Amino acid sequence: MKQQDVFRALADPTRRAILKRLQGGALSAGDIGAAFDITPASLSHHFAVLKQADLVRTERRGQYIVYSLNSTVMEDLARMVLDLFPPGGARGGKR
Amino acid sequence: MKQQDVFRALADPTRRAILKRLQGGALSAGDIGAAFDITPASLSHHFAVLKQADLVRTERRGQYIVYSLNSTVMEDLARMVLDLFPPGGARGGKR
DNA sequence: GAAATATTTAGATGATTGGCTAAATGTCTG
DNA sequence: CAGACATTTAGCCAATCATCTAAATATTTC
Repeated sequence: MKQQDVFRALADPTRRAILKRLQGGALSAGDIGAAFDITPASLSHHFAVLKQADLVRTERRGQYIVYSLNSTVMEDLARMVLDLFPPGGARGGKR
Repeated sequence: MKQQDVFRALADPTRRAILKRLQGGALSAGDIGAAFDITPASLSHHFAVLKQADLVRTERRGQYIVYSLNSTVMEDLARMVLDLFPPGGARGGKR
């Protein structure tokens, strides 16, 4: 898993908002976009970034493409965060 | 709390490496920089970003400035992540 | 199969970013 | 105080990024 892709994907507020929007369940690209004031093309760009980070999954359903949260990365993300901020405080290192 | 600052700060690999380096305990700017192939000026820029995100704390000690991890943000960061990926699985898979 | 709808791709543009060099600031020591 | 050392600030530049418009692709419907 490419840690860099995940952190990069989360760095943009629009993308984080997309993820939040998906918490209510899977949505088509258009339905997600309805909440944002950006063009479908820009939206699509954000989807691509989220997908590359494996944060969302896609499934074509007829003429729609449906996006859903990939909750399994939650675990990976938690690991990444813990990796940066070890529990029990930073002091001590390998003692 | 400025969520955006935190995610932005974590988006850069050098900054994440700095955080990791600080896990062993507080270090002076110079000591941290020794591990990276960038100028002190660039390093200082990264420190500023990390500080703005409240991920590190500084303390002047003589002519050195000592950086240390601010582990308390760990909690905030965990909350941010959980906020994006609600535990119990985002209802949303496919249908 | 052509029109309509949904989404992505291509290409362009302005803003942000990470890096550099040079200069400024802060602190210790002789 | 002067000179050395540590770090930051100030400008500058190239690369990346978020966004746009226009065009392409995919799918349904008539």
